[in-house]
Amino acid sequence: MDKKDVLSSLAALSQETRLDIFRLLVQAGPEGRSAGAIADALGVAPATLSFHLSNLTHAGLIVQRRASRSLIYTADFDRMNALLGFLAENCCGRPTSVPTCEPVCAPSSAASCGK
Amino acid sequence: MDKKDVLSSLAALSQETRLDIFRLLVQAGPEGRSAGAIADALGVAPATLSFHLSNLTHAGLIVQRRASRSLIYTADFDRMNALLGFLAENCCGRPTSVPTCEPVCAPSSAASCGK
DNA sequence: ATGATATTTCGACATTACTGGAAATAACAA
DNA sequence: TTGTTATTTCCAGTAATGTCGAAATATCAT
Repeated sequence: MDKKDVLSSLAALSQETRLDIFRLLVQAGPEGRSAGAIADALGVAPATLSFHLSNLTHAGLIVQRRASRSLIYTADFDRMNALLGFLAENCCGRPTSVPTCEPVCAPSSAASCGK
Repeated sequence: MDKKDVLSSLAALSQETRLDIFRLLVQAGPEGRSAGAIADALGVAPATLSFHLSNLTHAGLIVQRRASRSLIYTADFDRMNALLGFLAENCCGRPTSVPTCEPVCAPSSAASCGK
């Protein structure tokens, strides 16, 4: 993950509506949510939502798949892990990688490692 | 750390010059760097640098102290840890806090915990 | 084909952010 | 004091971002 990716990911998450969208999709897990469901949940105009979904997609933080008429969006946990990794390593004075118990981000039941 | 703080921290770090400044200050550790030193290191016009330093300060990510004629800026590691904590908990599907070995962010020699 | 539903793209506007020169402020030295 | 250095504030211009109505696209059902 290079600096450009980091910047676009941070920019994506630094906008309130997009942060809300992303958190909603994290909660939703691998199942995801349709654009319409997101719009309903957050009370955003369709065109505005689409603008933000596009931004998050280009930032690599979410992924789109089609299910009949609906477009379903899901959070990309790998990407979020990569972002957290970058921040921990490059913005925290850690010489190498952080001794976490494997990925910080996971859809739901992340085994609580070691201790 | 509430959502507003998170948003302003993310916004601060999502700008290239500011990310560079912050990384420089993380490297510099508790000693910090003067505004002039930062300007020299990054090749930014004084007024522009001041604008970004102000932004980072308001976001709570850096802290200012005066040393004679110079203003010395240092990274606020606690704040960065809080940000990472929020992202891990709220944007990663973790139910509670992440089982890291205590703070992710530390100035320099962070003991490599447990294993 | 026609119509209904789901979502995006287009276009225009309003707002906010970034940049840097010039003037102002702060601290020190002679 | 007067001058010098370090930094900020002010200002104006330019660029980027966010918003949303209206039109376009895609999918499915009849």
